[in-house]
Amino acid sequence: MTDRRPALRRDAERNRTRIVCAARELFAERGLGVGFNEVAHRAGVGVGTVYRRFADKPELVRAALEEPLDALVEVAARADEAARAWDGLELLLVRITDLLVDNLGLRDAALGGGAWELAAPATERIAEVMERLLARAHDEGDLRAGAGGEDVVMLLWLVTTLAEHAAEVRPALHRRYLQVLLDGLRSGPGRAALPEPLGPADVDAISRRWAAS
Amino acid sequence: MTDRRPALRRDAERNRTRIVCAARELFAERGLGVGFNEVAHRAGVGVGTVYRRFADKPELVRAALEEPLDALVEVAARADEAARAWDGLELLLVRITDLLVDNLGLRDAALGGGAWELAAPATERIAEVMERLLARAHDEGDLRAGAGGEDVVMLLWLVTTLAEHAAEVRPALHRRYLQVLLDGLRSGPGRAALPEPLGPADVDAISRRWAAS
DNA sequence: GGGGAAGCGGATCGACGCAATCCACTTCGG
DNA sequence: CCGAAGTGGATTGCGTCGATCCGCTTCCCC
Repeated sequence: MTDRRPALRRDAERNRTRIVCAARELFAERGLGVGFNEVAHRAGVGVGTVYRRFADKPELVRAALEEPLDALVEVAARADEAARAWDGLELLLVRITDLLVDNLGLRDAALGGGAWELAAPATERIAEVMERLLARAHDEGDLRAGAGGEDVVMLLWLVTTLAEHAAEVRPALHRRYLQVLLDGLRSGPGRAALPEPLGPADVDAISRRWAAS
Repeated sequence: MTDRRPALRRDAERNRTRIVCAARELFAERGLGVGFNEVAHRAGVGVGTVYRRFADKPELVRAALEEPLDALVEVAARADEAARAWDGLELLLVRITDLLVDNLGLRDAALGGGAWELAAPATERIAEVMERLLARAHDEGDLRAGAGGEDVVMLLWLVTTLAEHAAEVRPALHRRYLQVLLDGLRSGPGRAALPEPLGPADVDAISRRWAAS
């Protein structure tokens, strides 16, 4: 949390804080594609100042996403409480999508595959919880056969991408299609097996391409 | 079909054909964002030649998309045959998504809102058929309450965007999630009403933004 | 309160990609 | 064979983005 940084002059410290705040806002609004120039402008600071404090983008991203990443794993930690796994899964996914939609930078980091490895520990812990829930939901007969953790990642990409484009028109629209997708993943009468199963490597490749767009 | 163009010299006509073919391929692969430079290169022709034959992008797009647009409305025309509206709807959407996924330029034109008005007649005719099917499916109790034509557009955006990023990894993956979404839009026990209903104006605004990305 | 270190801003550079133009040259076809 | 039609692609102009550099300001300790 309190990383060991060399002590800064009072004004420099203040500017650093401003930069991190600006980056947090911009990353949240528009994803990790935002450039240093824009961050500097929003922080009311020259570009040089940003470059002096943060050598690379990963460094700035790390500073901006520390808290949101913690919030993400915390949400996952409280997902085991539901009596029925499916209910826990739904709640967890609603919360995760809300977090990712409110912070597109967090989305890029969490779903972006190896591109932003700083999120790896967080996503691994979440994947763990998720797999446990999925297995339980499957045992309890609620999860459609053939559906798995890979589908959750694709679902998150789909819903957050929609939210990205609908944000200024219908900020909460993503919930509508999250609902549709969840209902489609639930087991039910006359549900054919899903075609074209996915493996983890596929998901990784697709995520990488998606994040790069 | 056979538009009235001034007669061209034999070699010029051949080059025009090459350009249209190249544009068709490139638009299909990567959407309408492809530039004149690249079209010229793939056609084995100088940029100047492209600019001489096609004053603007819309003109080139029109030449490249005439056939695919016809195919699209033809598919819709044969969708009323199914005894049960829902079956016709599923089949129609499978066919439409296949067409749009195989031709991302067609997707951009068909879903892109006012940006590429050349597609308007086609999309209107399809929307007509679609609304009729949706109304019938609703009467027959298959369509989830609160779902409508606006959701179809969003569904197409979602599925084609996924296909765009998964194309090189799993070319047929879009069918998996089309299936999930369709199953989620079907009526069933315990299906809550969908939140955040959409209007046509919302869909238009979202489509415009999506197409611009 | 003075001086030197630390910090600052933003003009500026280079790379890149895309739209669009222009003209010396080639090719066609009557 | 010759003039009209057609051609290629270098080039210009524009906008974006990452990154650097240096003359000036501000801080803070002695």
